[in-house]
Amino acid sequence: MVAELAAGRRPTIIDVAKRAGVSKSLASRALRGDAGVSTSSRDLVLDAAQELGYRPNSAARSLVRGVSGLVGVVLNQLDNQHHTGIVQGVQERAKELNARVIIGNGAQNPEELQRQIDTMIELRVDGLVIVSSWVPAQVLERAGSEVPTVVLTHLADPPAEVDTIASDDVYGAQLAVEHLIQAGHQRIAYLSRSASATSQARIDGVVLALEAAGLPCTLLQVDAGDDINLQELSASGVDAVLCNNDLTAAEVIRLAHEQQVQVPGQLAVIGYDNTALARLLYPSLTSIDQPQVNMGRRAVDAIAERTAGRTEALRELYTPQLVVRSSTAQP
Amino acid sequence: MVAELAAGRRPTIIDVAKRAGVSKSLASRALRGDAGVSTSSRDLVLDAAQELGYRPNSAARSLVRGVSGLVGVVLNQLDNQHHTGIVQGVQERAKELNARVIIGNGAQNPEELQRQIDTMIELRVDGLVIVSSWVPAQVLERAGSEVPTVVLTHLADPPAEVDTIASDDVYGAQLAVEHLIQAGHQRIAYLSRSASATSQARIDGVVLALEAAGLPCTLLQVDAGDDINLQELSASGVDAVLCNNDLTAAEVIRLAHEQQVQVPGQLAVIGYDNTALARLLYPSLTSIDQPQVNMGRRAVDAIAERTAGRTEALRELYTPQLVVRSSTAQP
DNA sequence: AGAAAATGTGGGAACGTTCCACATCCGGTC
DNA sequence: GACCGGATGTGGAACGTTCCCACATTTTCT
Repeated sequence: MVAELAAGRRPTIIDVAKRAGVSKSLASRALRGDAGVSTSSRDLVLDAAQELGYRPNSAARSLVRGVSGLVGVVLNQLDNQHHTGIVQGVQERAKELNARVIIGNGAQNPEELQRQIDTMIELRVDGLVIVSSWVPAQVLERAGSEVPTVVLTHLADPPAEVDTIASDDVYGAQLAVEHLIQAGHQRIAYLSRSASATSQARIDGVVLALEAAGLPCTLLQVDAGDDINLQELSASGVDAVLCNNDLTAAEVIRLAHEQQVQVPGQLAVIGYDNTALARLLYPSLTSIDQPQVNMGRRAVDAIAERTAGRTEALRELYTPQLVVRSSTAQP
Repeated sequence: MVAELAAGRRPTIIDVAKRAGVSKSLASRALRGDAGVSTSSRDLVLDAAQELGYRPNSAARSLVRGVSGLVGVVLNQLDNQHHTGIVQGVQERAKELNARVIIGNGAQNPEELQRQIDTMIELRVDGLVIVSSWVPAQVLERAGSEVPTVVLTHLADPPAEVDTIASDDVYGAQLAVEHLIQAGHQRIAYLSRSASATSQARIDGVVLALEAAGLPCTLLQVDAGDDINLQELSASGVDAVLCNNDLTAAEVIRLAHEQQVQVPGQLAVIGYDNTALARLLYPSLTSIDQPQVNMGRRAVDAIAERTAGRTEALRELYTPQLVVRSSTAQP
């Protein structure tokens, strides 16, 4: 008896059933709102649960049901606003389908990223959404073979086991470059702080667009800590720069102020992802928009379809759009 | 037999044990690296697990062990860089203590915030970290009475059931105002885009510091969508503005550019939280730094202490620091 | 040599829930 | 009055793991 009341013991559905004077089966049905329970018993059970502060135990439920009702999202980094839009879409759609969303943060660290994926799979999430292009193909294969998995970034060669939903990074970069060319820019640089499949696709787009226009191309890969001299860059003839994301572009804009380079007069700047940051900067940032929220929503649908039996891989590609602001002159 | 091999059936520890030719008990011990297993059996089990692609089932483990090895973090919003530092600290310390971290995103929506807290509790996390001041006291009480809970924002009147780890917002605001006064500013405004316990504490600090200096005080509460006219503000005599966070300050700096107000010459600007944004802006932003990573780490310790038996509530207050950059003139 | 201790292994209960098969009761129909 | 069917309720098995205890075998100590 004493042990029964020991501190720390959480009430179970059996405690609720006892207090309500019904069987645990009936309590279970009443708590979940199943049909086939008389209103009087239902009220009895609900009251008892309320009084005891009962909380269903997800572990037990998941164990017997075989599904957890969870969608796991693993992010490369938490404070990337691009990711935020995706998570919002995932949460919206998951809510509509009555699922819950938990997030794992890879902290820009491939090892941690894998740990997070493992955690999600061990928690038996019903679907996994991965927003990172840093996950080794082998890890994706294994994940995809164990649970419906959707990757939301550009992958050079996605494994057959996973679905992919991305926006066309090659085309997006082309859009940006064409906009710059139309505005009269001749010498366009691509600037990146890191190498990834995503960044590579954007480089491909830049090269494609510049070649089509018969213009030369400058690629700058700058290491994370290194300084950038915009005066020098500008003196070398570069009059526009496309950055791998808005964050890098923000840095360029700050440096332009510090180094007295006029944006967009002397140097036009374009970001990528069209995050909240783009509107926050001065001059505000021209950027490439991806339908992040919608991509997040579709990811949940893709999981639901897989669960319902689809076996062939989904390859969905969205068309990005140019959003012109003040960091590039109007054509 | 057919059912045994049906698609979708995940290998269990019993499958592993059978293949290794040992009992499930021994397999369990081998897989967890327990002592008391001969090296030969261990290798047999590990190989079998590898071949089958075995993954432990967290639900089953959590059910029988009574602990989940999970720390849940519930955030107000995902893309707040202040939060990011805290999560980093939580993850670091959790890893050291061999726990895993899952994140729930409240999406700035009180209802969603509560859903996330419920989800975490039902998942039977071993501890809950809440980074939001928008959670009703009653919800905090219930959460705290069910699982060790730490709140990482300023609360006007924290319930006895939860631990709190915060930085001294009153003092932080005082620091900022004193810095402005020393730099010769006379008419200082506090600008906020939203009302919260955190913001209120900062207002208290502003009022305190201005009263001590015998200076008048201007409080501006601006609704989310509303425009701000800095020319007007400046014309009215205000020569410095303290914002409720770096994001609001970023907006002020952009408006200052647009409305041709000199920062800091005509208007000094101070942010709060010292996020990555502060360094990214031009002029770079003077801000108030909180030891976010360390606060995150301490939150996990607080949970561990509670689990180990501490019953009195923890009330930890950190001293914030002023980080001077270019948006305020040097005194 | 025999007892004691250490080592390795297996069996079964338990965790909290869902779900299936089955019991009971009630009113209505032939 | 015998039978049927729907509504309401019950008991027990199952999910995959851990842990306690018992047992068998080997090693160590006196």
